[in-house]
Amino acid sequence: MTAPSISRLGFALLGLIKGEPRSGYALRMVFETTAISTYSSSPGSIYPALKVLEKDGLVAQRPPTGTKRTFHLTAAGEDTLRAWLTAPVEEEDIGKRLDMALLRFAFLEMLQDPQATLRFLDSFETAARAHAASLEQFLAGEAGTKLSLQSRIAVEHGLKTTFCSAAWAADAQRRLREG
Amino acid sequence: MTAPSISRLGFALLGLIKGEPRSGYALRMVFETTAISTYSSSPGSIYPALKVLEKDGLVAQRPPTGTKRTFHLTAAGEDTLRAWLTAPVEEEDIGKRLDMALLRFAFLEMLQDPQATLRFLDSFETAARAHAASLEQFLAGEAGTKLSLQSRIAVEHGLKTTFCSAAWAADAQRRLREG
DNA sequence: CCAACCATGTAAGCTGTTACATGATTGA
DNA sequence: TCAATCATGTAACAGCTTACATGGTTGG
Repeated sequence: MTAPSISRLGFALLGLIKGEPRSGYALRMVFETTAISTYSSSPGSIYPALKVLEKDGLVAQRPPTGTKRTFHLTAAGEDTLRAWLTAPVEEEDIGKRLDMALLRFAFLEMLQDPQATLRFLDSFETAARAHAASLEQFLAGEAGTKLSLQSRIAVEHGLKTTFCSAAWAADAQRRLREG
Repeated sequence: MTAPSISRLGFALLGLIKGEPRSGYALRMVFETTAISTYSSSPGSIYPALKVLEKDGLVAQRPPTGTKRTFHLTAAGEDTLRAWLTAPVEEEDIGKRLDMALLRFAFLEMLQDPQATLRFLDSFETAARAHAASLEQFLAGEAGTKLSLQSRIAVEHGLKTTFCSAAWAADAQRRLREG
């Protein structure tokens, strides 16, 4: 029995349901009223994704009252979520899945484990600096020196925002440590 | 006859082909050796996308030599690309399609119209500042004040990097104006 | 009673990925 | 000649979106 692969939206739902048991409709409302994720709040997104999580045994319904179906995490769901949240941040997370990394940071608070959050931020900062170094190396390398001026400036945008992300992680560590 | 809708990858290919006529293989190598876009360099991505562009009359093949099929832009392709490149940057481009906005900036150089690039950067900076204002408003608003500490810090990451993007645009304008 | 909202779902389609498959060209 | 590289393609599927469809509940 291999671990089920979970989509980005699936992880987002898992985290929100861990926060408090919710119905599909309640989850839709979250996506409609918060700016954090870019997912559609349409029923065609959430309900099928919930069905998959249920099929994989990560969430389950409490005996429904009326037409509302409220989901909560199963033990397997808790484990899966914790494993996702506590995995170290890799360089690829910075370049390609930054939104997911930030979602993980927000959800980490629910684990009630300040050390886990600090470990996350530390690996986030390291990964960000590594990514920045990769971009600098690219700019200095063979492919990089052949870039047109504006392509180079575009890559520099990535470099600057990545440094900004690293600084954010450093600052967040400081703030959370100081309470 | 409505304008054909073009995928993100389609626009990327259009820009690269405008730079110089290329084969599918040559386009794949670009995605493999440059860090700018996150697209897969696998044939399953590029060849179908090229076929769509050809079907829509935006690219065409030069009489092939051997097995190599080299594509160039048609007049319609040039028009479509120019329209995409010169459209003003909207707030949504900053929050949801930043990668595409930066690709547009890199490709804009090919239009040989410095004013178009400066207009782009100006609208980019305006859009970024508007997006930052939206995030600040969200944090100050009803939904924002109910956020947990770490959710708030996560949104602040978006705020900081958005300011960083705006500063990049301002700096790029200055650099390009000064030559 | 009816409008607004609560609540769930399906169907079709777009975009892209991974994996598989094939053959031509070329330099050592 | 044979390995590496050049070169193109298909099939299956994942993940999500938009649009459509349906019915329950509740407050004015």
